[in-house]
Amino acid sequence: MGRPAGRAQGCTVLHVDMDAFFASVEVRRHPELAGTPVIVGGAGNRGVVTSATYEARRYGVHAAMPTARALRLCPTATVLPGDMALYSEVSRSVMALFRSITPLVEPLSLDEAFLDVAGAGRRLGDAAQIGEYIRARVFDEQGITCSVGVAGTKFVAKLASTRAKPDGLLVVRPPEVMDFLHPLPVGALWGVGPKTEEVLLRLGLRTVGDLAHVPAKTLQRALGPAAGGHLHELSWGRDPRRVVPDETERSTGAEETFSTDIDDPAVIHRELLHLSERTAGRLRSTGTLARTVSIKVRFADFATLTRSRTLEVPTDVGQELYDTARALYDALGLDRARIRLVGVRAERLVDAGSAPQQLELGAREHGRRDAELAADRAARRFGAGAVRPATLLHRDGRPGGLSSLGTSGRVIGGAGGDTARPDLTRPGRTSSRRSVPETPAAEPG
DNA sequence: TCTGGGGTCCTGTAACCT
DNA sequence: TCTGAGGTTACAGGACCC
Repeated sequence: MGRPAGRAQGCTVLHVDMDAFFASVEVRRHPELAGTPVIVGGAGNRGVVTSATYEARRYGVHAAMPTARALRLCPTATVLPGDMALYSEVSRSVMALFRSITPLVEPLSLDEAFLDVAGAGRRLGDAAQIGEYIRARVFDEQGITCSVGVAGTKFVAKLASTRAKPDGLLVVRPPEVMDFLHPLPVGALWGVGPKTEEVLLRLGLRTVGDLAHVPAKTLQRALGPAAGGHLHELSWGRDPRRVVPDETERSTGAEETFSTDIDDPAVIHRELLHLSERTAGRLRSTGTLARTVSIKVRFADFATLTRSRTLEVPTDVGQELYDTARALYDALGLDRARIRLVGVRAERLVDAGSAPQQLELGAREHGRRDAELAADRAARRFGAGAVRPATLLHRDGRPGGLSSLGTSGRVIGGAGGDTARPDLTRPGRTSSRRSVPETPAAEPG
């Protein structure tokens, strides 16, 4: 993709996005797959594509597509289950490289970040030169390519990196913003998904330019005051958001899609316990407590509901999360409904050091928390799942009893059961989106 | 074609408080 | 004491992003 024409005047924001990140890391690990279609994602009957090499994308494969369909489109593809530990390690190295250039680094996910390089110019040149420097260093050190967008605002930089893909760099200087922006389809704007796009198309608005020439009030009536106003500002290239290096997490959680729909309450309860333990482990590893517990239930027909409850005293104890999650679930009064997915989330997180402590009433739970901390230590030493509640064991002592996505087909290193899933505490998204999923997140870049 | 898992943010509604 | 207005908070759901 194009080199910057001239200096990147008026541009201090970089958006760096790894190209097909997870798939690229896998190709680096399996050099024999270079130049072939590779898919990273769940291989079970309900698995979806997380990342695909550009060779696979040529067949129409893209992130979030069911793996089974991807294999119909591209039968020669190699499917890999994903290795979050490895991707996290590569991500940490890349983010460390960014931070050696500027302290103003705002990671959005494992594979992309905004950088404000206003203060790095004297050392490393203008923003475009810094972008090329980053691309060269990432390739030299990690053996993977990335694309860089350079602009005066975050959202234009992000659109520019998308346009630069793969393995490119694009500068959009302030005087060029309107020419760059207005021909784009409305769906290109950050925050316009399928639903919003449908509304805009109904209004006859196809391009960002169309949107810009509609009164803000009209958009606000159609989309709500916040979204309408925001999109109108973006359509004129106005985006006051700064690059913010770090922000605390707002929630964390875990969810599980069963390989087949479940109508047995005992299985659901066991899964809720498992998810509560996982979530609590993450809270403890980040030194946070949850004020609110929420559950998610998705039925066989994909209808989804959530329920939440605020606790009197914030907690990071798995048993307490479970007690609340189970109470919320039981209150639904479901009579053998067919359930596809359950999830547990910890919300309204507070710092463990500054949270109010439960005194006398908490004495018993202290014992519980101590036990879970001991389990954390055992997990660090002997691996995830080394210690777990007895209800989560098979009769023969194997971990399990939980339905998870299976694997099938052309799979290298297929991860099947529960123990194969890494329980990682990963560097998360900071700013508006932070923590990173255990299962690879869709990664269309 | 049949939809994962991790998140954030916004909106509408209801309950509660002053 | 009752009533209503207005603000705040909790909750549920939906849209969106990676």
